[in-house]
Amino acid sequence: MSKYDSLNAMQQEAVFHTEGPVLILAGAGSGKTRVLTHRIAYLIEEKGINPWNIMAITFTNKAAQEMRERVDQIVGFGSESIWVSTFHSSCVRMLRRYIDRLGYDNNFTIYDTDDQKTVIKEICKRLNIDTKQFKERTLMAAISSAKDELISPAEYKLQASTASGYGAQTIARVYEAYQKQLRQNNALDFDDLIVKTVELFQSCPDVLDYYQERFRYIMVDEYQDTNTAQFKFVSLLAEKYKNLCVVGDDDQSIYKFRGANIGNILGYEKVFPQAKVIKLEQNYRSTQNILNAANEVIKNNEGRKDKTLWTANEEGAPIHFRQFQNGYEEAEYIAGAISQKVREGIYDYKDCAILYRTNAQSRLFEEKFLIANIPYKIVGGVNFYARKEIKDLLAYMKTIDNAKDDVAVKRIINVPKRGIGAATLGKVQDYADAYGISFYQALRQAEEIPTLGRGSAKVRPFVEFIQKFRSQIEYLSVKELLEKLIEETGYVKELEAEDTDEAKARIENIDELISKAASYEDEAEDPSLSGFLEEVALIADIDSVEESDNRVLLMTLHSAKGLEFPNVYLAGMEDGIFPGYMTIVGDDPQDMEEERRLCYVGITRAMKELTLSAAQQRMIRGETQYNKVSRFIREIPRELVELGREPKARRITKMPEPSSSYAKMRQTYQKTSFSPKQFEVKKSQGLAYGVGDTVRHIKFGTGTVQAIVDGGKDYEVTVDFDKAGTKKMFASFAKLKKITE
DNA sequence: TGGGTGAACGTTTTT
DNA sequence: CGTTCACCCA
Repeated sequence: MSKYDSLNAMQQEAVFHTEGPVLILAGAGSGKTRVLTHRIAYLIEEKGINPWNIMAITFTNKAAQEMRERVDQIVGFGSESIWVSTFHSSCVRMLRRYIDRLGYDNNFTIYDTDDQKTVIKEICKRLNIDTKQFKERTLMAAISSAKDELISPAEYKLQASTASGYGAQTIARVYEAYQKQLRQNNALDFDDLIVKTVELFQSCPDVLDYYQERFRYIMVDEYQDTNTAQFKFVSLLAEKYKNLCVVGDDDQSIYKFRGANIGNILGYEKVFPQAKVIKLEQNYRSTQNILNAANEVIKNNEGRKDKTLWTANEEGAPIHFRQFQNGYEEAEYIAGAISQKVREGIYDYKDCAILYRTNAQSRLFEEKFLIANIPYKIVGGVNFYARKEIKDLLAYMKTIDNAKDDVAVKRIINVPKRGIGAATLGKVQDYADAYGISFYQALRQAEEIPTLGRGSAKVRPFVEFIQKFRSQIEYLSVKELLEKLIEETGYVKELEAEDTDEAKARIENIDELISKAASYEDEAEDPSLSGFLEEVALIADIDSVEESDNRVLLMTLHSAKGLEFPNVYLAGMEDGIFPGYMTIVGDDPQDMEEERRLCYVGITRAMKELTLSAAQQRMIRGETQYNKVSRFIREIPRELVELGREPKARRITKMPEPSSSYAKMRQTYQKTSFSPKQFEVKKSQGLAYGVGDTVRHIKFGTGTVQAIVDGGKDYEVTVDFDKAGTKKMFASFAKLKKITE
C-alpha cells in the first residue's frame, strides 16, 4: 500500500508523468493540490531527485503556505529545500541577489499602488499633463498592461509614434518618465518584479543558467492566471530541462483585467507540442446539484477546453434562490439564516461565506452582522498595510533602509509636523533636480540650497534623526527599531492625545505591526530590515485568513478562488452588478465570458449548500437602481433550484437608528473584523464592567449596563444606550468598554 | 504653513 | 454615498 494508491487513475498519471512538459487541466475541487504534493513526493522518493532542484510556484502567499505545509507533511527528509514560493517573492529573491547587474541597488524598495500613484501624479505635474484628460488610474493601468506584455518604454514610444493616437504618445511619455523616476528612487513596482527578472535572465546568461540548473523540475499552480511576463519567466527557467508542469483550469481564469492571458493555457500544446495533457474531472468537493448548476452555467461559454466535471457525492440540497426588495433585506435574510443554522448546530460560523462581485457590497452585511452579533471577517478592501499609520511608519523604515526612495522621504518629512511645507519641498526638489541627486541627498545639504533660507534649519533635525537611526541599524532588531521610531517620533503619543475611537483603532493597528515585526524575526532565517519591508510589501489580504478563526468570511468572488466552504451565499445576483454594468453595455463577448467564469468560480466554492440572492432595488453611489435578476441565474436549470415559499425573512433585531450612524461608526472605528481575542473571552476571566457601569459600544455609543445574565458559555449583557435604546448582547461579541469618569 | 471647507467624481475585480 | 482634491483664510 503506497501513498499513491489513494489517488484516482488520472491523478496517478499526473503524478507519475514526471519528465517533459505536462499540462494538468484540473477542474474545480478535483484535488490538484494533492496531485502537486504527491508529485513532489514521487520525484524525491521514487525518482531520487534532489529536493533542491524542485520549484513550485503559486500566486498568493496563502496558496504557497498551504502547499508548503502539505509538502512538509508528505515528503519526509529534505522538504525544506524545495523552493515553494509565489511569482512575486521568487522574483524578489532572485533580484535581491543579482539586480545590481541591471544597475539597481540590491536593497531596492517595492512600491504599492499608492506609491505608484504619487509618482505618476508628480510626473503629470512636471510634464504638464492634464490629469482631467488623462486620469492617474488610466495611466497606471496602461503602464501596467504594457509591463504585463513585456513592452518597454522605448518600444511603447515606437508603437505610439506609428499609431496615430495622441493618447498613446502621452502615455508613452509618462511611462518613460515613470520608469526613470523609479530607477532614481531605486524602487520597483509589482509588475517590475517580474519584468526585471526576465530582463535579468535575458541579459545575464550565467544567472539564467544558474537557476536553470537549480530548478530542474518546475510546477506552476493556477496557470490560467499567468500573464505574458510570468509565462516568459517560467519558460526561460524551464528552457533547459523542459520539465515544466502547469496546473490550471481555463474555466477559472478571472484575471484578464490584470493581464492574465488565457491563451497561455489554451495554447500550451502549441508552445510545447510534446506536452502531455491530463484532465482531472472528478470533483471531490461539491454535491451533484451544485456541480450540475456550475456545469450548466459554464457551458454557455464558447472559448474553453471541453470537459465535464462529475462527482460521486450525493445529490444534496437544491440550490436556494431568494429575491428581496432591497439590499438591506437581502443582508438581513442572510444574517438571519446564518444565525439560525449556527443555533441549530448545522454549521459553524467558519463554514459560511458570503461572496459578492464588488467590495462595496460588504458594507450592508457588516452592518447587519454587527447588530446580529455574528462574528465575521471581511477579506479585501483596504489592505492592512495600506492604512495611513502603517504606511507612515513603514515610510520611516524605508527611508532608513533606502534613502533613494523619494516617495517615502516625502511622505514622512512632515509627519509629525516639522513645519516643512510644500514650498520648502519644492525648493529642495529643484535643487535635487539641478544637481542630479536624490531628494534625501539634497536635504542633507540643505544649508547649501540658497533659496531655502531659514527653511534649512527646519530640515536639519529631520536629517539628523534619520542619520542617527541609520547608524544604529546594525545593532537594532526590526522590532526594536520600530519601537524606537514610535517612541522618538511621538507617533503613538500624538494619537493617544487625540483620544478618539479612530485614534485608538490606529494604535491597535500599530501594535499589530509591532507583533508582525516580532514574528517576522522569529520566523525568518536571516532577518533584516529590507527583508521585513519586502515581506510586508508582498502580503495580500487573503493571506491572513486563519482557518482556526470561527467567523463568517465575506469577500469578493476573486478573493474566493481556491477556497471552499460548506455553506455559500452568492449575493447581488443582478444584471448590472453581476454581470457588471460595464460588461453589459460593452460589446466584448470575451468580457461576458470572464464574468461567467467568475460565476462558475463562485458556485464551485460551495460544498453542501448554495444560496443565490438578488435585490430588486439597490443603492449605488447614492442613487437607487432597479436591476433584473442576473442572467446567470437563468442559466441554471429550474429543477435544480428551490425558490422558497416563505415570503419574508424574520427580522433579527429592530434597527431604530438611521443608517447614517453606521457611517459614523465606520469612520471612528476602522477595523473590519472581530479579533479572535474577544471571541475567546472566557467566563472565568470575568467582565471588566458590572451592573450600573457606563460602557461604550462601537456602534451604539455609550449606555448604562442594566443586567448581566450568566448564559453558560457567555454572559448576556443588557445595556440601555443613550441614543440607541436598550439592547441585549453577548459579552464576547459586543466589545463593551467600561468608561471611567 | 496648515487646517478647514466645499465641489467634483467615481466602482469592477488585486499580486 | 464616501472619498479626494483644490482653494481659501488664519
